[in-house]
Amino acid sequence: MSIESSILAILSFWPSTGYNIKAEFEHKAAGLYWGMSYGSIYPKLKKLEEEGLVYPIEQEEEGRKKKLYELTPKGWEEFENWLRLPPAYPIIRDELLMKMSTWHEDMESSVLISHLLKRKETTEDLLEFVKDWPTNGISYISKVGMLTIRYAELRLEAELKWIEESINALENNQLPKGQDPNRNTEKLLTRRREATQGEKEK
Amino acid sequence: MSIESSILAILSFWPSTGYNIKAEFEHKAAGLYWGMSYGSIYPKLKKLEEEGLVYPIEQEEEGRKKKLYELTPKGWEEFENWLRLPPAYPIIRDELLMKMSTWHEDMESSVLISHLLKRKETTEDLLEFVKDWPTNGISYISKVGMLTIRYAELRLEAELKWIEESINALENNQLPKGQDPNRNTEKLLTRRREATQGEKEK
DNA sequence: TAGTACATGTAACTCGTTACATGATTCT
DNA sequence: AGAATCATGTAACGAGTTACATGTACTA
Repeated sequence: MSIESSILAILSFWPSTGYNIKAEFEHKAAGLYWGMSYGSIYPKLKKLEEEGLVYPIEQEEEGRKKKLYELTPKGWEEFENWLRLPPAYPIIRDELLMKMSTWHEDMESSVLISHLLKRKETTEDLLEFVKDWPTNGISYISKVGMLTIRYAELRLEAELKWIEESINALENNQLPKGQDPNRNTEKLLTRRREATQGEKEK
Repeated sequence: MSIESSILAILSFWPSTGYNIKAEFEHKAAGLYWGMSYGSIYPKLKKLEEEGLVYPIEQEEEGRKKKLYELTPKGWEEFENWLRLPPAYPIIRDELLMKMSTWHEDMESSVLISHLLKRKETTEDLLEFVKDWPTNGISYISKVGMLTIRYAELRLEAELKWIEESINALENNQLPKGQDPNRNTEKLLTRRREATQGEKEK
């Protein structure tokens, strides 16, 4: 129960349409929420309705046809039970870190630096957005919600600091010492060179 | 191509068995890599072998039957192409943040504090592990790889700082001001109370 | 000798995405 | 008039997990 909970959580703010829910997720993608496609939202709303957790609010010919969903009493209960459940430890999938941790010395570090610069840009944009958000005059953010924005700020600032540190180290060849008790760097480069060498001879 | 790349990346360190690859992922779960089950690893290794990216090293009756996989020249190429590809922006799924940002005033803050305390413990453990890792005398960490460990340290430290800040604010009722241009907090609590009230009368 | 760690593999299933199909309304 | 945005939905597909099935080797 993960997409379901997210939908209930969004609906706790105010009644919303499926389209609306997607937009909300896009908007708060600053690391707080996670994405969702119509392909999951609409079937899930149907399922939640069948289970009696949400219901569509009657639209009295308000122009455009749309279904505003609202939480039922059971829906509120389910939502709050979920709030009380201890959250799982976050799942982070960071391809940049994966690439960096397997980077080897026969790869040009300039490529890695360009990856870092690209990341820096996105992170800066996100940070700017996150800083403006609580004072943009339109978004609803609760007092406790403000704490999560503070988290995003701290994380993004730490990230920018690290990116600058890293680019610097790479550019000036001042990388920290690694740990290589079995001379693995050497072995790795040999394995690689033998493999690619053999290939070129063909 | 995500699990495939991860497997190739692991194999770039040294030839490994499927079992081994899983262990490696478990070990480096400090936010650098992501989990993987046998159910994906073995079929994927087979597929990579069919595609000529990896090959099993012949075992000359070394006791226990096992298949050590090594990268082929094509496998190295594929791995390095992947390294050069700009990484996607990280995906973060943090249930704690989701819960906090939808927390409302009729929920006991003590429950939220207990969530934060639980998170603090896990984060502290992880930080300790990450700090020891580069000097444990056994793990292989390249120079560039060290930068990723530095990242993990910075992130985890920022997180701990934030957790303490947040618990403090919650305990002493010193939460920051939110932003509520449409009196949504009020509306939310009314919607909720009406829903749950109606329920109790039945 | 019992339990744990090492080791490989498959089948069924769940979850979610992509791509498609459709149409109304609003803005330029 | 045409583009963008609002709006709902489905079918096929893909990625990865869970649970199961099986067996060896080391260690307390």
